[in-house]
Amino acid sequence: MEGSSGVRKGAWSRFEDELLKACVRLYGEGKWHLVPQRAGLKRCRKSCRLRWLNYLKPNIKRGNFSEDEVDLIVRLHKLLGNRWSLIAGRLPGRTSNDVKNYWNTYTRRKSHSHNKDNNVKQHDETTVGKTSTYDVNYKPHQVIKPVPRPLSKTCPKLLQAKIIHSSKVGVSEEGATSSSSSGNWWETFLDENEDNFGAFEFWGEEFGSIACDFLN
DNA sequence: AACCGGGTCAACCGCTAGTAT
DNA sequence: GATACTAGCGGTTGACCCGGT
Repeated sequence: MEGSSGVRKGAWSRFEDELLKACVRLYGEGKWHLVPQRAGLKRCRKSCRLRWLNYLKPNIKRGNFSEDEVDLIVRLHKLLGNRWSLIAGRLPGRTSNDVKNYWNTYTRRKSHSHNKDNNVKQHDETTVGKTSTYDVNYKPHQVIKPVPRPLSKTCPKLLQAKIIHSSKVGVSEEGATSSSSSGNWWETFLDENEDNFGAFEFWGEEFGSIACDFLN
C-alpha cells in the first residue's frame, strides 16, 4: 500500500511501530516533519504523529471508559462542544481520537434508541450519559466556544493572576511559578473549586455565569 | 456455514492557527 | 505585512470484528 509519491498509507506494521518508537525515544516528540526521515519511514509526518499520539505513546489507556470518565466527557462536551483535544486533556491516558470515537458511537447509540422508542419518558438510569440530548428534561445547551480576546501583557487581571506563562515551561514572566502551584492553570480550570470562578470571570462575565451554571 | 448489519477503532483528509523568514 | 512552512485539530472514512439470522 504505497501512494504515488512513495508514501505508505493504511495500517501500521509492528516494524514501523518499532522504528517510530525508537525515533521518538532518540529525538523526543516534536519536529514531526523530520520524523519520517529520521526513522526511515515511508510515512507522512501527520501519520507518524497520529500513530504516536493515539497508539504508541506510553501511558495510553485502552479499553472501556469508566463511568466517571463518561460522566466527565458528557459534562465537558456540554461545556466545550466538539473540542476533543481539550476534553481528552482532562482524561489521563485517553486520546482525542478515543474520546471522539466514543462520543460518536455514544451519540449514535442514543439516537438509535431514541428512534426506536419515541415514547420513552424516563431515561434509563443504567445507561451512560445522564444528560443525554434525549432526556425528557433536556434543554438545548449553550456550547461555549472560546473567543480569542485581544489581551495586553499588561492587563491587570493577567498580572494579578500571574498566568502569563511561557508557552514551554509554564512559568510566569516574573520567573515565579504560577498561582496554581501544581502546574498550568488550565489543568484545574474545570475543577469544582471556588478559585476557578475567578478564572471564568476572567474570560468575561457571560462565560463566567454559564460556567458557574454548568458546575452547579 | 454463509451472509448481513451494526459497532468499533485506526487512519486519512482538509482546514486553521501559529511561527519563522 | 506577506508568504511559506509546520503543527495540530476535527470530521470522515473504511477495514475489521462480532452477533444474529
